[in-house]
Amino acid sequence: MKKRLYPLIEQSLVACMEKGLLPEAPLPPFDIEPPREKAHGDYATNAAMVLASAVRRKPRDIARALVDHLDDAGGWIEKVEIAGPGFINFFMKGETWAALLRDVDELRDRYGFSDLGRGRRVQVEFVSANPTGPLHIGHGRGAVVGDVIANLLTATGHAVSREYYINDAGNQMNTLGRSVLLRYRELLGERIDYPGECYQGSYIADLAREIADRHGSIFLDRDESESIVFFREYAGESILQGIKEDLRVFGVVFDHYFNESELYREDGVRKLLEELERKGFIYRDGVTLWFKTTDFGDEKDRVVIRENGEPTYFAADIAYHLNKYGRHFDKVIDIWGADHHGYIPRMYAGIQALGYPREALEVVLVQLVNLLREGTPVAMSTRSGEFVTLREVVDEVGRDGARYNFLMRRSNSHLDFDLEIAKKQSNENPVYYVQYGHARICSILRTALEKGYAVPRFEEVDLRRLDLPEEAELIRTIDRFPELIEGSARALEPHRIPFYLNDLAALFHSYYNKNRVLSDDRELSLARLFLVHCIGITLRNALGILGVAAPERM
RNA sequence: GCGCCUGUAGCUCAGCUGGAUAGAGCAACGGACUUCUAAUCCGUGGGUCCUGUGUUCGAAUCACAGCAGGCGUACCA
Repeated sequence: MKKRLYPLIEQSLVACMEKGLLPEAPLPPFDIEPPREKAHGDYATNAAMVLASAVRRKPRDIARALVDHLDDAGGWIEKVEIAGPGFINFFMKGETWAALLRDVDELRDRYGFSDLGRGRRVQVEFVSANPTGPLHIGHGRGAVVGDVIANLLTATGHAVSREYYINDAGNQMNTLGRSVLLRYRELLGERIDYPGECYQGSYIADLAREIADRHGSIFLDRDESESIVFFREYAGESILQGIKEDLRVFGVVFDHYFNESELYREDGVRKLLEELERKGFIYRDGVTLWFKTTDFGDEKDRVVIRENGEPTYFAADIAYHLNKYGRHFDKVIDIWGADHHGYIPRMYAGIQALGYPREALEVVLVQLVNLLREGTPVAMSTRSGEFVTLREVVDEVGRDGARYNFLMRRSNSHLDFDLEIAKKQSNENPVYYVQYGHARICSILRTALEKGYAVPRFEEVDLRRLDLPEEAELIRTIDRFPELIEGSARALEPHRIPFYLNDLAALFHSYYNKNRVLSDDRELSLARLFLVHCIGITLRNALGILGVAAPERM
């Protein structure tokens, strides 16, 4: 509806200027929003107020002129008012609202989707946890935020690729190999003083047992550095499989897994450094190579080749991003834990030094999850082996509940996840409220069929029968859905959808309790059935983007 | 010290890129199932939007300063 009103105001302004009522001036951006107060109409615009300073007139005078020259050719508007400091309030005719439902029914599964992205290639990289242990609950939040951002971009017409980056070339994997090897030797009778810097979780011993079962004691008398390679590979591969399985259960599937070692195999890091040097962003200090990230606003320069001749993680990460752009992504989105935020300026320096615009990269920070058990914090770290796994949480509270819980808060704010409460409240989890609404609608549609009412075609509905205020409110809310998806995708803010869903479900539940859809009045029944059918489509599409089920029965 | 994030109802959080009298869920209390699903609905209370100054027609929203909490400040990843 907003999209219909914008041109009306623009045309009116042109008319005013032509008549000389207002001086020529470009129209600044203005809003058309549903006001909080119903008495202020269905929509209100601040157009006159934002114009005031440009044309040097009083806002109310401008509003008067704009209203006088409004050409409502479509006959949508009941009346227009000027209010307060210069708001223009629109009151729409009842049928105008109902007519909006045509789109919903026609587009069905595609309602709310758009071609905003026009095939632009976007990569979303997320989770990217090293396979040194199972995913914990903190990874879960990043996983679901990344997944839904990818869904949002897909829904708005982008070509999206989901990627998981594995730092398989660093020390962590060696530590993993060593950890399993030590547990293996311990298992086979050696007396081991297990070091604190090794991974402590019980899964390490499980892997050691597997290897012992399969290969016996053959590694006991081999050279340790050789054995570690095998243990590292074995454990890494096995843990990665577990991670993939956990993600699958959580509803997250990646298009591509990228190994850091691939960069070295293709000499990517060396080539990158050469290019940076050629462009003059590198200086030497003995063996050490520094990258002048301060040229791009970083607070200090960063080392890319260490004193020992090894490239830093940062060097590999720039090479990785160069590799991404080499794969022709127009835009790359990284989902990072908020503890990496200090890393952002240097990453931007990296891509800008390579000639890519700042907008080619967007970093979404996901605040870490504070895990609580009955109100008291649970310390978590992969190394100490003390953590609650994502899998445990998903098994406990269910995939839909877990996903919805993570999505309900802005990713930039801290999230307290209390296990006991999550379990206890699993039955009054907000996700059920929305799902129940959908199931109820399906139930109405089933009953309708039994009574001989099929969902009518748009042309068969007498829209004037949808004359209740709560029906207008429902339609207004349904109509808002496409804008919601666009805004949510643009801002990369999945949390807006659960809030919207809650609003829509609440309106529906209330409507349901107050009014009967199916009655002896055939015309009325068909009109309401059509409305309910449209609510169902909207709920289903929104839940679909969240990766949450829309059950037909509960 | 410096940088980033956060500060809104008792609790958990929204507030759509500056709009009119600041919202939701939970928790508390009182009501509604002979009906298309009561996992629902209806009603009642609750606020120094951390503080201060500024920007303008207008500030929870923007700028600056301060206070409080979290995180970061590696030739770790």
